[in-house]
Amino acid sequence: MDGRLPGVDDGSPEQVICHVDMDCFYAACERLREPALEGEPLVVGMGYESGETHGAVATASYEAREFGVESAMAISQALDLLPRKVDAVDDPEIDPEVAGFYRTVDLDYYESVASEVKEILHDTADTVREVSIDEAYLDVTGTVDWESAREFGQELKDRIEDEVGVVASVGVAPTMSAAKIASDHDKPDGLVVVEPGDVRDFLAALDVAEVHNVGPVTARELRSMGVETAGDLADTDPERLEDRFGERGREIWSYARGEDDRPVEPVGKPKSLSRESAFTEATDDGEHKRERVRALAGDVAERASSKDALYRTIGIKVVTPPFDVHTRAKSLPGPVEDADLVEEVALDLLTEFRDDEVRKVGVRVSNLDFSDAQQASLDGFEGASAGDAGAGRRENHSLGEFEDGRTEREDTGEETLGSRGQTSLGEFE
DNA sequence: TCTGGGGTCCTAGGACCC
DNA sequence: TCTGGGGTCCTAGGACCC
Repeated sequence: MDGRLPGVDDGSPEQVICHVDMDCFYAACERLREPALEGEPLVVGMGYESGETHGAVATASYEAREFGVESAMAISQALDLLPRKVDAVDDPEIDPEVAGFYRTVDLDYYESVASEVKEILHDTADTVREVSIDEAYLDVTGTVDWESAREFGQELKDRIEDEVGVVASVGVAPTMSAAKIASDHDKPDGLVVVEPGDVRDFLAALDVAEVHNVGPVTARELRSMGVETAGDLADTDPERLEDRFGERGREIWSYARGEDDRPVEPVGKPKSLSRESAFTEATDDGEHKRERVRALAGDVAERASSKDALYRTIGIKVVTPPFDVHTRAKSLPGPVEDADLVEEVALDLLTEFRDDEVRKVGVRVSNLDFSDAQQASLDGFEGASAGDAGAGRRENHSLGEFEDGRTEREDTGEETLGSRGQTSLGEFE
């Protein structure tokens, strides 16, 4: 009587999953506090400062996209396609009609807007997975059926727009991956409902790159196998895919067929925390590199303490031209909270790249432990300190005393039922 | 025109243990 | 002394996601 689906009693109930995705979220936030930007080509740049030309495009409004500006594009390139309107004033070469506005990413502000949206989402559904600052999944099984799905989606969209002032695209489908694709299908301001029986057909025509977990590398390889669409992928022998891509091969095959049994789960505690930063141009200046690493190490350590996270592994990332990524890491005998140690280990690991040109560096702590935040120094195992620089790979001399001294932590960091989601930043598409 | 920043998961090889 | 196998931990790199 209530439009419920077959399958409810066969042990595999259909889910009703809603994916909410803000349209050009950073740009929408900028327009919220600066309404004059409404309708104008607008580019929000990360690592960009007013008047400068470095950095990358975090979000381009649809008006800016008309000029060819895209996410992740270098700001310098975006400026070629779409000059700044302010520069048109004293540069007669620039046609003000073919110019736009540039703003710098202001994450704190965007997060304040996002939290208003998230409040609505949590008010709407019991189970919410916050994927990023501008995206979330809702499990509305049991409260929404396929007859009411469209109305539900529309009401949610209206509420977000009325109460917060930004526009969301919404997809409703029986799986996470189909819901995600649905929300994207009619952007901006989209609302797409895909009912269980229609999933396979809905997916079939899509480009294979739209399948979840198919990135540029896999897409290229799939095309070389003659697999162009999700439908092609669905019809491919899964054995072949598994040979080629390992476990992921079977996964993308399932997604392409509309099969995806992942439940909507709130995100748990983070598994690592990192900070990285690019130099304006590649440098081989040792002090310059160390200076940056020190700053990043301090930031990371501070962020870890603010989240009551202990860490057992400290690592760095070094990017050398053209774009070679190197990572180095060192694990300690036990979890610590020690900003000086983060810096010490990071600088120690950096010495390997002493003479290299470097365009970007990062610092990371992982093997996080949230079990007992209070006792946080490294008294028990001074021996683990990075003082013994390059020489010591890893000796376990302090392992024994450590095990005794610190009983508590035991679990594997599985940490069920997470507290709040960690905002992962960036809304590059 | 050289690609920004924050994450997750998987794989593969080596060390080490039993 | 030699051979074989199973398992864990660690590091590095790669692919992907937003």
